[in-house]
Amino acid sequence: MSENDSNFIFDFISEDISEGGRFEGMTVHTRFPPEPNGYLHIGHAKALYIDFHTAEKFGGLCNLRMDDTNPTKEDEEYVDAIKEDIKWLGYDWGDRFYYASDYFPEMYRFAEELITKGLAYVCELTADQMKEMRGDLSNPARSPFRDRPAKESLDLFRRMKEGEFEDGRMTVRARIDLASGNFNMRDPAIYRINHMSHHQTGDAWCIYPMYDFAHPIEDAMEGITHSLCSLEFESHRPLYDWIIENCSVPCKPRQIEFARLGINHTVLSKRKLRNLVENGFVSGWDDPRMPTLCGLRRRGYTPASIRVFHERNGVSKVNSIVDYAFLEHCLREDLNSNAHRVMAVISPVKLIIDNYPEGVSDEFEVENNPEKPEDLTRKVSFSKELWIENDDFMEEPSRKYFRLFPGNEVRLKSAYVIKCTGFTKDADGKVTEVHATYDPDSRGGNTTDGRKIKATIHWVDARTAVDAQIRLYGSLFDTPEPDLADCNYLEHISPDSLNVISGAKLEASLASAQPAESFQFLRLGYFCADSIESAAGRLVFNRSVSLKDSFRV
RNA sequence: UGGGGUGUAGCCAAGUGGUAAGGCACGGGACUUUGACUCCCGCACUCGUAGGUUCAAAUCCUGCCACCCCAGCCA
Repeated sequence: MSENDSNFIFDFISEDISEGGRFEGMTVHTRFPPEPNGYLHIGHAKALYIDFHTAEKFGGLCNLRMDDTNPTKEDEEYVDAIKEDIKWLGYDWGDRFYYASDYFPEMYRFAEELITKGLAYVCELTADQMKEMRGDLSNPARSPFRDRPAKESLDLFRRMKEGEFEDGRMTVRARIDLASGNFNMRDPAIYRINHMSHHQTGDAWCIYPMYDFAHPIEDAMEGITHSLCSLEFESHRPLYDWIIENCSVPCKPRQIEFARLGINHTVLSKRKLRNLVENGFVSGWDDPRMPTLCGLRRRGYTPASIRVFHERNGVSKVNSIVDYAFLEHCLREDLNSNAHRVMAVISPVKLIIDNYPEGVSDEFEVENNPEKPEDLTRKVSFSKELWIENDDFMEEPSRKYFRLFPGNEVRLKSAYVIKCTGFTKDADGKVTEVHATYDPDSRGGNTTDGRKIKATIHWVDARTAVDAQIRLYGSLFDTPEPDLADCNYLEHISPDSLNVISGAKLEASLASAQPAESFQFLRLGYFCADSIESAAGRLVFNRSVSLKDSFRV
C-alpha cells in the first residue's frame, strides 16, 4: 500500500474496535452499495477503494450490495455492468453479493414496529401539500395526520401494501421532530406507494422504502460495522442513527462520511453522463471519452493506475478537485514499468537506406521493456525502406535539434546508425523521402569506433508495417469545471474531442494485439488497442493525450 | 435567517502544543539505444482571518470571513 496509508476513517475505526469502543472485538465489515441506475465511473472507484481497502486494512470484509429501493430508475442491465467493472478494477466481494430488495420483508416489519411504537404514521398529505407544510428555517413543519392512532396507521399501511391505494396517495412517515433545524428529521417519509414492477422482486411489492429508512436496515441486516458514504449524507446521519436506535435491528452500524472525488475537465455526474449517452453525444457508456470505468478501460487505463490514483489522493472531508494530470501520471507510471513498448509511426515519412541491399530482410531483437528483462524481447523486421516520424527529420535543423537532417547521424532504435544523405520533395515542397546510408558495423545500434550518437529515433519496416488509424481523444469538455457550472454543460463539449488520424504505421507485432491491451509507445505516449476493424489488418488505436498537448484550442 | 460540514502552495495532502512530510504541476541540471524514462536541485519564514493563552500555536480559546451540503413520496 501507499507510503502514507492512514486517514481519519481509520482513526475512527481503530477507536471503535479498541478496548471500550462500540465495536470492541468485532470484525470490521463494510459495503459498497451502488444504485443500479447507471455505469460506475472513476468517482465510484474512490468509494470502492475506500470501502474495500478499509475492510482489508482491518482484516474485515466488504460486501457488494445493489441499493435497489426505487424501481423507477433502476435496471438489471446496470447490475451486470457494475459487477464487471468492479471485477476489472480488482476488488473481490467473494460470495457476499446482495440486493437491498432482499430485505423488503424485514423492512416492512420494521416499519410496522415503528408504527406500533407510535414512532411512525401514515400520512395522507399529497407531495405538494407536504412540500407546502414542510415549514422553513423559522417555522416548523406540520401534518394533520401525525397523531393518528397506531392501530389506524397499521391498518392503512397493510392496505397500502395490498395495493388498495394509488401512487402518491399516502406515505408512511417517521414521527421525529417537525421543528428540527435538520430538515431530514422533520418527519421524513420512509415508505411510498409505487405500482411498478421491480427488476428483482417483480410485482411482489407496490410500496417501496425510502433510502433513509432502508439503508441503515440493509447495513444492519448484513452486520456492517462501518457504513462509509459521501459527505452529502452527513446531515442524514442523525436519521440513520434514529432508525438504528428505534428498530430492533441485529447490529448498530456507524456511518462515516468522506468527500467525493472531483477531477477538473471531467463530468462526474451520473445524470449528465446518461444524458451524453442517451442524446448520442458519445457512442455509449464505454466511449473512451467517458470517465466511466469501462470508458477508461477502452482508453487504455489499467486497473492498477486507477487504484493507485485514489490511494495517493487520500481520503478527507475536503471537497477537492484533483488535476486530471495526476490521473495521467498514475497511468504513465504503471505503463512505463509494466506495459510492453512498441514502435509506431503516427505521421510517417519514408526513409530509404541507399546502401542497404534491395530485397533483403533482417530482424532485430528489441526488448519489450527495458525495466523488466523478464519480459524478454520481440523480433522486429528491418529492410531498405522504413517509415520514420515526420518530425524526426528537418531540412533545416533548428537550434538544439539533433535528430535527422542532411549530414547528421542518428541511431535507429535497436538497429543501425545512419547518416542522412539527402531528401526529395514533391511539387508542394513537402518532404516525401529521406535518404540515408547505414553503418554496417553498427548492428544493434552501437558504434565500433566509440563515436557518440546523440539521437535515437523509432522506425517501422515498410515491408511489414501495419496500417492503422489512430484516434486521438481529448477532453470531452472545454470548460475547466463543467461539472460545477450550473449551465448547459452540453454546450461545452469540445467538437474536437475525437480526432482520427489515418495512415499511421505500426510495428508488425501489433497485428495480433488484443483489444484493450495497453502499450507504451516510444516517445509518443501511451496507447491502447481498442478494436480491430473488420477490414483486414486495420487496427484502431486510441491514443490518450494529455490536455495540454491536445489539439483543442 | 435554522441545522450540518470544510478551510495547510496552482492542485491533492500529512500534521493531534516543540518550530510546515510526500505527490502532481512547474523551473533548472545530470544521465540516456528516443528530447521518453530515471536521477538530482529548487518551489509555504507560514497554515482562511483578527485577537487571546503559552517559554513555544497550523495544532488550544474567542470573534469574524469564505465555500460546500440539507426543506424529493431520489440515492
